[in-house]
Amino acid sequence: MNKQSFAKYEARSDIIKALAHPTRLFLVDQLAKKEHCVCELTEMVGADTSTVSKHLSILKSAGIVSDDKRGLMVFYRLKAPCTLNFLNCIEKLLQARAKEQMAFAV
Amino acid sequence: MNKQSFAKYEARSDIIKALAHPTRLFLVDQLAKKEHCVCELTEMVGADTSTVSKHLSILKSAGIVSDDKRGLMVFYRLKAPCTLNFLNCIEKLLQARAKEQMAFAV
DNA sequence: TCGTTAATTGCCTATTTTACCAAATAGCTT
DNA sequence: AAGCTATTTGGTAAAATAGGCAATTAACGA
Repeated sequence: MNKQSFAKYEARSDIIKALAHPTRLFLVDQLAKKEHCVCELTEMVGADTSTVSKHLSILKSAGIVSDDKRGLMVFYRLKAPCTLNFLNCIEKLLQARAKEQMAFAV
Repeated sequence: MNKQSFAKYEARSDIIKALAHPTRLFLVDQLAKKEHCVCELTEMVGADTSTVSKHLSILKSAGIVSDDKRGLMVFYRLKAPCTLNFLNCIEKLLQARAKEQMAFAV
């Protein structure tokens, strides 16, 4: 694999990495429903504010969410709805795997 | 977020993590075209056989590829084609980001 | 059976990721 | 301006990930 090719795959994997964390998937799920401020998300996640803020900034750098400061609060929203299709795909994989396990069990 | 919810997101993120590496994305791309043995993939990637073998085993555990031993060689193939839709989504994200950057530059 | 080849596994080291606390920043309100 | 609140940033320790070499396993052919 040459340098250029590798760079292409690296750019892709950087975005995928942004999704590769349970908390960040939870955040995407919540933001798919409606926008939320960091304070609300922090409450929902149940971790330190700084932790949640950093997760959001990772999603933002990847272009998956966008933010909007209104007064003291910062509101985040889902920017790339196609992310949800992807999560569907993952869900299918999980179901397929569950089915296989069932088959073994029988 | 409760334990059960977290477990759900963790199961998903485990699969996503399997894709979150440039070499593994390359492997998926190659296997999307046709099946390959580990030796061919090792040659294409240009890394140690053990490294490539480990990447493949990560993809396999995630249910993304499947393997098939024939003689001395082990052939891998793409098992979850919906992964490709996802990669399309990522590609769109990258293009959107590129566009934004262009807009800034103007 | 012995030697050879393809692939996997174990081990070790280097790098990356994560979470929290503490400190800094930004934007109210008085 | 001073105090208060929401968020981000910096620092640090712990955990997870990655890559290569060496050793092991599996399957073929002589």
